[in-house]
Amino acid sequence: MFLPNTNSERISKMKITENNNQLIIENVEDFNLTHIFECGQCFRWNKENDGSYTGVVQNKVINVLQNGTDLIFDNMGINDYNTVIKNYFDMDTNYSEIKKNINVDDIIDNAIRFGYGIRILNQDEWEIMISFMISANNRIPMIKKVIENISKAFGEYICNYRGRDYYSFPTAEKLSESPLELIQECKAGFRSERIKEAAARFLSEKEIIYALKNKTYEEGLEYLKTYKGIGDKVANCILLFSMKQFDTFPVDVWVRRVMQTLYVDKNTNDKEIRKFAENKFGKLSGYAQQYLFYYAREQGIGK
DNA sequence: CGTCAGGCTTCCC
DNA sequence: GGGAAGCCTGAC
Repeated sequence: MFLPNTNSERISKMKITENNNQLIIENVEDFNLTHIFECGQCFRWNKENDGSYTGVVQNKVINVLQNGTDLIFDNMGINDYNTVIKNYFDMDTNYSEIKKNINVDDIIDNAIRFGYGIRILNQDEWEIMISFMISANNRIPMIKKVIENISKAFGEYICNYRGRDYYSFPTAEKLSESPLELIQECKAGFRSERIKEAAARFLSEKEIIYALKNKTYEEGLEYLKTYKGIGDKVANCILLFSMKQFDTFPVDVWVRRVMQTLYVDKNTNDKEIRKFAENKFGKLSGYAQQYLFYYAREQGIGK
């Protein structure tokens, strides 16, 4: 893991208060909820009518509204900042430094300006493993639907918020014990057997998985790909989104399109694209991937 | 060893 | 009937 130094002077501009059962964070920089939730890293956040987002993190339902550079978390206090928010939203990382580090040409500069508020969330390894296995040959609305289905079927009921019931992401125990048919009923399709198998393996190998944070990304890649249902792309996503391996560059269809349009010729394959990008953007190329993915999707580049 | 075509659940166009 | 945030298998 490599990260630029945290700029404590900048962090100190942030002001955290609690009022009327709401957690309020003022003067947050390099932060935009839409950029964060639409850049392809998470599946459990949905937009409310008032522009706020509601999602499930661990066993909590979180609702957050952005007003300029201020964030308002509903039903939360300062204690929740230290136990959940700070880590999940990566609040102690200085994204200005990251942007400087990867900003090597005009193309990535444009992508960074476009998705200026992107942050890489710190998500749970197990949830990310299964979520990205489900993403294989699937569309985003369907991925979200399947994850919702398995959470409702095998997760714990948390609460009702604004008229909707919320459930935690199911444990590996639950999924490994479940009859295959019940997973299939969640519309996981041909991924159902892989999910059940991965759950069983996770139970016996979770210490190995939790240790991948502290190994090289090549080691993590090699290990994760021994799971049925985890190939190059999914493994890279797991490493980037839950294991702080920022020197990865997951290549999906959108990233392939934007790279083949703006950087390399059309017959460059995914592995070559990944190597090219890792070489170009360096140890923080995972962040570059996020800006480029969001840029490509929102602008429809290469489509 | 490496590369590549075809099939795969389900849903939406 | 084609294709989607890909992966697996078998054929060369």
